[in-house]
This record gives sequence, C-alpha cells and structure tokens, in this order.
Amino acid sequence: MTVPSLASSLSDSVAAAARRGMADLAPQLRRSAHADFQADGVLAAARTLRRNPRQVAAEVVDHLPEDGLVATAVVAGPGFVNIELADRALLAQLARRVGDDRLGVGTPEAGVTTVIDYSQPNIAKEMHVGHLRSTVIGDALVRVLEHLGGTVVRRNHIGDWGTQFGMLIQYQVEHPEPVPGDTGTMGRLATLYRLARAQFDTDSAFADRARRRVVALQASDPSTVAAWQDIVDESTRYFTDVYDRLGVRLTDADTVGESAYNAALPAIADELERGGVAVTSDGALCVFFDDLRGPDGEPTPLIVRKRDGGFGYAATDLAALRQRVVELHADRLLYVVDARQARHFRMVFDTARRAGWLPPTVPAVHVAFGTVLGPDGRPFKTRAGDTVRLVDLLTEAVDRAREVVAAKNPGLTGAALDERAWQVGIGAVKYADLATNRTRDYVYDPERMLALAGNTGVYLQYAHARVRSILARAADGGDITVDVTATLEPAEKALILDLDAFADTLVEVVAGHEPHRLCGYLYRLAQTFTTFYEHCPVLRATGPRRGNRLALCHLTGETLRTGLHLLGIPTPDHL
RNA sequence: GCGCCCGUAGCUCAGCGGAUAGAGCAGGGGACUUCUAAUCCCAAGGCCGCAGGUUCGAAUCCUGCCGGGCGCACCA
Repeated sequence: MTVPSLASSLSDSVAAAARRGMADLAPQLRRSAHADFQADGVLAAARTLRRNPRQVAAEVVDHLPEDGLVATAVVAGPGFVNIELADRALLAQLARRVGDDRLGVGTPEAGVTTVIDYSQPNIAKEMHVGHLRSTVIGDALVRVLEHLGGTVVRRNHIGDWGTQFGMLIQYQVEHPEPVPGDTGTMGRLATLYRLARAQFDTDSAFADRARRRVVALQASDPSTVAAWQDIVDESTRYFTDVYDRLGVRLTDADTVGESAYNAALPAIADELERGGVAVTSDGALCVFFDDLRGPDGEPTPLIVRKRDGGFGYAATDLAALRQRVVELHADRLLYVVDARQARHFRMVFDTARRAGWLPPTVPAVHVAFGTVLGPDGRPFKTRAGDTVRLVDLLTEAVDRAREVVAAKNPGLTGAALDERAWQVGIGAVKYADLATNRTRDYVYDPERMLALAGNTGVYLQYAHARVRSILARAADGGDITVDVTATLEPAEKALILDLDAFADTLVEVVAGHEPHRLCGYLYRLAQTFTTFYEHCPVLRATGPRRGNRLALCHLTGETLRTGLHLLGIPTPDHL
C-alpha cells in the first residue's frame, strides 16, 4: 500500500489552508534547522497578492486543518511558516511504513516501459574504468525503475561490428597457430588485437587483405562469419563473467550488438532520404542541422551512409532507436553514455523526431556521465596500453577489502572471508562511482575509490549491520509494535522524518536520472541512525519506547537494505 | 570560431530561489567494562572563479567576462 510522505501530506494541508484564506499557493515545503518543516511559498504568494507576507503567513497558520498532523505552526522571519509535527502522527507514519512490505513505496512507474542502453563494451577489447560508470549507473537506474513498478528493457549495445574485425580475422587466418593467453580472461583476444593492430599499422599489404576481409564479412562469407562469431562468443563469455563479478544484472539476453541492426540499415537510409530528412552531400547521405557547424563554419552533418556505401554507428543507433519505440513500445529511452557523445545523441534524437520515429510523447535522454581522467588529467587512452583493466580494479578492491575485513574479524576465513571481502570491495567501488553527480569528469584515483572510511559504501553497510545486530539480539525480535501515544526524543523524530523521505527520493532519482541522490539520502539516513544509535538505547529501553525503537531499527534496516540493493550494493548482516 | 560540461574549505564533493553555505578525507584535540569504535564528539578551516542584472531574498535564475575539460564530415 502506498504511504504518502508526511512532507506531501503537509504540503497539501498548507495549500488547502492558503486556499481557505486567500489564494493558490505552492507551499514549497522543506526540512529546516528551525523546525521539522518550513513552508516558503507564502513569501512568493504575498508578492503576487501585494500583501504583507507575515500577515498572509499568519492566516495560513490559522487555517491549517486540525487533523492531528501539525503540533505547532508559527510565523518566522520575513514570512516563513515553521511547522512541528505531532509525535503521534510521526509514530503513526512509522507504523504504516513498518507494516507494509514495500515500506509504503508506491509504483508510479507502473505501466511505463523504459528501454535503457548501458555498459556497451567492445568485442575483442578489455573492459576498462570507463565502462564501469555506464554499467554501474545503468544498473542502478534499472533497479530503481523496476522497484517503482516500471517495465525495463535492458540493452547492452555492444560493439560487435566494424572494420577491426577484418584485421582480427585476417590475422588469425594467416597465423593459425594458437595465440598465447587464457581464453577465459580475454588474454587471448587482447593479445590477438595487439598483434593484428601492429601488423595493420605497419604492413600495408596486410591492411589491404584485412579490408577485403571486412568486405567478406559484410557479404556473409560463411567461414568469415564463423570466425567472427567465435570472437564474439569468446568476448561475450568474458563480459558475462565481469558482470557476475560486479553483481550487475546484465545477461546474454540483454545483449543486442550493433550487428543485429545490419539488415535494417538500408531501409533507414531510404526512408530518411525519401522523407527529405537526409540529403546526399559529398557522396555521403547526411542529415544537417541549422545550429551545428564545424570550425570552418560549414554545417556538421550526421552521416547516415558513408560515401563508400557503408553504414556508420549513426545508422545503427537510428535503427536501434526505431526498433525500441516500434517493437519494444518504449515510453522512455535512456542512453547511459559518456558525455563526449552529447552532440551525437542530439543529432540522432533530432533526426528520429524529424523522421517521425520518435513521437513527442516519448522522451529520449542521453544520461551523460563525465569522462574518467588519468592522473595527468587526460582521458584514459583505449588503444595504448595505459588503460586500467576493469577486472584489475575489481580484484584490487576486493583484495584490499579482504585485508580490512580479516583485520576486523580474525575468525573469518576461507569462503566466508572471500564472500565478505567481495561484498565490501564491490560496494566501495560502486558507491564511489554512484555517489557524485554523474556529469562531472573525475580523475581516476584508486585510493579514493577503494577507501573504507567516511562517506563510503562500507559506512552504509556498517550502519545496516549494526541495525541487524540489534534486531538479532532482541529476544522478542518480532515485537515491533508501535505505540503512538509515546513521546519522541529528537534523535527518534529525526530518524522517522528521514525514513519517511525514502519513496520521494526514489522518484527524484528517476526524474533526474541521478542515482547520486539516493546515495546522499542513504548516507544522511545512516548518519541520522548513528546519532539515534548513540543516544537511544534500544534493547535496554522499557515499556512502549522499546517497541517503538525496535520498529525504528526494523524500518531503518529495511530502508538501508532496499536502498543499497537499488544501488547494486550488497548488504551483509554482519561486517 | 561555435557548441556542451565544469569552477564551492588544503583535497574529493553535496547543496535542483530561502534564515548562520554543509559532508567526507587530510591535519589538531577528545571518547571503547555499553545494542559492532569500519564509529562518534569538539575545535579549526569559505571574496561559493569575476562583474553586472532579476528578486523581499541568489552558490542556485539571466547576461558578459576569466579559467579548465570535451566535442565539431564519413572511427565507434
């Protein structure tokens, strides 16, 4: 059952009070250091009414409904309305959330289909830290959308097509002897890529043969296609292994590579051309935009079909977009991709709108994230050997976590230690990636990413574990009956108010496609719980207070567990 | 040249028009016979890049600068 937040109920009350007084008013309710909530909207309303704001505020206070929610309401400062809520109402809200297996979180996404494109590694290449952001952010958004009742179609748009395959396959044909390296870890393909690349760059005759191999691949030459398929399969097995290690819900079923759209590309070009959206320029089929120009002042087009008749990724993205709208019935399209692709997506979305493939009712959003920079402030290179392999980063994170875990829990060994180290290490990496505004660039810093103190994943895991510990020690563990007649201490009150904001926060996360808001919320909640933990004994409390505090622990634990789960971060019962 | 993103404490970052701008890290001082000290408390640390404008009120919105990153025709 959906439980509206106290903030939203109170907002309704204030708006109603204002209407009974004089005018419409957006309450603009927010948490405050001076009261439980403050309503700022009176100030703006007073201006349009050309009236004294404090007087208007006083009338709002007078007209507030007497429904037991508000304990005190006073006018403060230039015309703020400061509101304290009644303990009884707070406890009743606690009881409602504790009593619901979804913690009162609604399903505003029910009936909405979102197609979300994320991760996008390239066949025959290592996954690196850049893929981490897309994968982790995309996974978190998927989880939140699904939790809010939405239908989500995951799309891993892998780079499985292009000229580099000619080079790889041709090299294999000419060097049938086994390439060194373990097939399960991408070592073999990485070596193959390096060798083929080196010869391609230095041996023009080989480069020509590689290009002819590309033509053979495009012409569906059986042996060439078979060789391509082997490479794709080997890479895909590797990706799946990485996703498992990351604890990310991406599977083979979600993988639809660029090659899947090959058959649709000619029709894409034809329709654009027939509709007058695309025109031929310099032999290439192009879509132009009034406001997009290059350094020379000439317009910069989206190139749908190259002069040589081949298709680039613009055509592929358009075909994928159309398929997602028409066949998958997407109500919303998300692309979790590096911010450097901003112009590309603008052009693709604009083209799709013009072509009529993207109805005005379907938003298409480039969920951009900042570039991962090296210590020198330059982006990581993908070709030269400087890239940090994602698996190495994960291994290091888990190894470091294992050291800390083992030091804190000498009794923990073997598989149990490995499990705990994985939970803590992966949690640290994901939290570091999710906790900040995704649009900023950031310098890759393993020290910071793997830190296990302060505002980190482990802090939240720790807070969760302490809650669980209390609940486990409570002999009457099941008795979390809320007594609404009790009085609340400040720390209890603050905790209820924070807990109550969970559902609203999830809605914000979806609205802005910003998982970092959930991180910020959970961190605040964990801090508020810690204050409660330090000030309010639970197990030693007596009378109604004990049940209430156990209920607070229960709801805090469930909220932390659910919230962290939505970020893809594990929540062990013990740390 | 044009476009997008970003300038907040020594460092890394929150803050989506509201009262005295907040965290973490680093550095200083304290707190474990207590439900987990992977924690907490105290002190210190700020022309919110600069200058105008809008507003009762601006770190937040607008304009112009300065500084940094990225992107701009057949790679993806």
